[in-house]
Amino acid sequence: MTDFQLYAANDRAPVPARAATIFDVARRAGVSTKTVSRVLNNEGRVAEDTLARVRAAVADLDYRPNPNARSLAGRRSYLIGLFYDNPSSNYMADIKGGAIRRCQEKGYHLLTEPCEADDPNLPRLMVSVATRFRLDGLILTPPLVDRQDVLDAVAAANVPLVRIAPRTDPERTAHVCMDDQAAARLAAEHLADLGHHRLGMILGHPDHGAAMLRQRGFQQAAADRGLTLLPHHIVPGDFSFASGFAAAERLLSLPDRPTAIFAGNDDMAAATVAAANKHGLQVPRDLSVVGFDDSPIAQVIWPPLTTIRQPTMAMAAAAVDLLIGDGESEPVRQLDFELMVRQSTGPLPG
Amino acid sequence: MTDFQLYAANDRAPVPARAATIFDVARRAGVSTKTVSRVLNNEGRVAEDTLARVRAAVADLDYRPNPNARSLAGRRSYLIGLFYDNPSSNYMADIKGGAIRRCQEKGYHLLTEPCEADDPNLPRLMVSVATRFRLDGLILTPPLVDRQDVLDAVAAANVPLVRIAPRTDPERTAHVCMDDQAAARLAAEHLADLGHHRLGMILGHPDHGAAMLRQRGFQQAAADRGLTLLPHHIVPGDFSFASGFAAAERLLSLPDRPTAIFAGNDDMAAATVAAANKHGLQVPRDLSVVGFDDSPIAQVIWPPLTTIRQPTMAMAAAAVDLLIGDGESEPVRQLDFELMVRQSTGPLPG
DNA sequence: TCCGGATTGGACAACGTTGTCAGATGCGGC
DNA sequence: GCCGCATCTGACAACGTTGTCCAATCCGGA
Repeated sequence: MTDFQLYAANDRAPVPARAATIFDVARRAGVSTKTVSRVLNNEGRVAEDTLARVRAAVADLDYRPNPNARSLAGRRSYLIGLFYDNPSSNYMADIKGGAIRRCQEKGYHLLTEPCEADDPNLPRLMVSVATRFRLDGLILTPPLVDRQDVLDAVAAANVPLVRIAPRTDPERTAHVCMDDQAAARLAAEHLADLGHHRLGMILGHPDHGAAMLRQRGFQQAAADRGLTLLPHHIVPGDFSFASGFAAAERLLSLPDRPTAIFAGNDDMAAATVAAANKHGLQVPRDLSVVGFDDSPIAQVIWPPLTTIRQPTMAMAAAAVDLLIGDGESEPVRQLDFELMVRQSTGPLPG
Repeated sequence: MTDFQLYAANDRAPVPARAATIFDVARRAGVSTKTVSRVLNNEGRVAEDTLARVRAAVADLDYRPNPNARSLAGRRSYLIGLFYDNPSSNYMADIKGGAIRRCQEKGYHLLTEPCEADDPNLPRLMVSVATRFRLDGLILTPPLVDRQDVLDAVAAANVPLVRIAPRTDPERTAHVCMDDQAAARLAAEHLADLGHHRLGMILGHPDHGAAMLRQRGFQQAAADRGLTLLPHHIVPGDFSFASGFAAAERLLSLPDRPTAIFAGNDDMAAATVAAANKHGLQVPRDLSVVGFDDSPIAQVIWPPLTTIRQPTMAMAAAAVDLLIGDGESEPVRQLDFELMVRQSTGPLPG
């Protein structure tokens, strides 16, 4: 420990060969390691001047605690796990981005673990990773949020969990959501306002609760406004571009094809625009398209998509907050959506 | 330790309240903890039957070592750091995906850290995270790969590093690359084969070495084939969709506009297609477009992009391999590219 | 002056693994 | 039968932090 090299907190300081430990800080501040620990963890019960001295020593040494030792000794790992099996890379990129950013702000890190949604061993795997790493919490996204066995196992292991998911079932865990149904209603009303009355819809993956809510909202609004929504104008999809393309081709080949289509997400909406291009139809002149999510793809095609902006990054950040905040706040957080009117929708011609 | 609950390795076994430790395994196998450690880390020098006994105990208890304790005590963390500041979420998603997958296969984990490419404190930050977490290695992507101060600091701290980057400078670190120049040449030749002779190009971000190589390759091939590549048909971009859109609008407004455009990446190629749509031009009838990367966006627009397939996921996986393999293999890995001919290119009409 | 309680500080044992180093064992050769 | 050497095994001390628990100090009131 004698070869430890002090270095001042300026930019020209050499990078130390060995990182400072809590002992170095304690020595420099003239206190015990435990007192340093108290300061670091805001345990309170430390006198003003001691506190200042320790803080100064930490700054001088550019000390940061070793996370491994910390989580080995303590109860927390400052690590949050994000398990997912969602094929939409745009959606997941936003989720990860939002979560990572908030974690960084709070001094946490994010462990992202892709997995298989139909793996029967998933509950064991998740609990194993959680206990092994002493994860401070788990974030789940669709479609994992609906696996009962996973929820049971995680609850039994006493690992805090937040689901990013529509509020479909009795609230057995904390979760972050938005009102998918109201959002879909808003989308339908936008089309109605533009004068469209023959609407089509491409559904999302039936395993995702959100898919059903969006369908319900859209149908409600159509009914309220007296619009026709023929059964064969509601076609299945699974949130993927390919499924959307196929569905759109079906709709656009119909003799009585709809003049406006609401797709369950942006990938399928983009596919609808692509299919329209292929069929020689101009968007929005010949066909209006509304998407859902406002994922990056919405603005990376022509025309840019009119879509429901889902605050994905904010939702992920809120999930982190729920996990870190000591459960004192409301365990359900509903965030606002917004209709982004761009150029894929227009008035019904004629 | 008396309340530890044994459980067999079948699916009905209850999830244990406390995870098994190396002591439990040692006790069950009738050996010391050190011997268990030897088996786990393949240190060799363990008798056949002892090995089998330990392996059986590990399996029975579903034992997995605590990663925190492991990296606290040992030299390795089984953790690889990926620092990045790349605005292309598609590219980064592939990088992360490829790296995570390979890490999982090898029992490692990936710590992803977004950062600011122009943060003067970056070298210190990276070294700090690396030493603190005892990272087994670092992966860098453009444009971070070109920061000399970062490379210096990392080298001084003795942290293994792999760059995913074109081979622009003397090989001071291991790296994974592809031949950007040859790939760009291939793209130009494809356009020449289709009969185009008035070509345009949208350049990538000048800070990325790859941008220059792609330009050079494209120009070489054009010269070799005797094609015209007018100076004002080469316009700047920065790899973003927005920059590509602006560049494409400039090119398409020209009275002598090119009949084919090579964009520095897929985002800008997609923007070119979008701009063409906006201008009432049909792709590929009125304009051929070639991209670079074969990122997801290439197949999510209409028409799907002809592009150079860059094996991004494989490159990330190779980077992980280089880091984990004990430096025995060649520290430079060049992977193959491929021209994906889709429907954004076609013969020159007339 | 002394006492009780609140506040602050510190010694020491976890936490679960690997590194070090010495000890035990087995085997072939003389 | 003994020695030397290679092979295998284990006791014990790190690793860097937090938790537990007790000691010291300070304050106001009796």
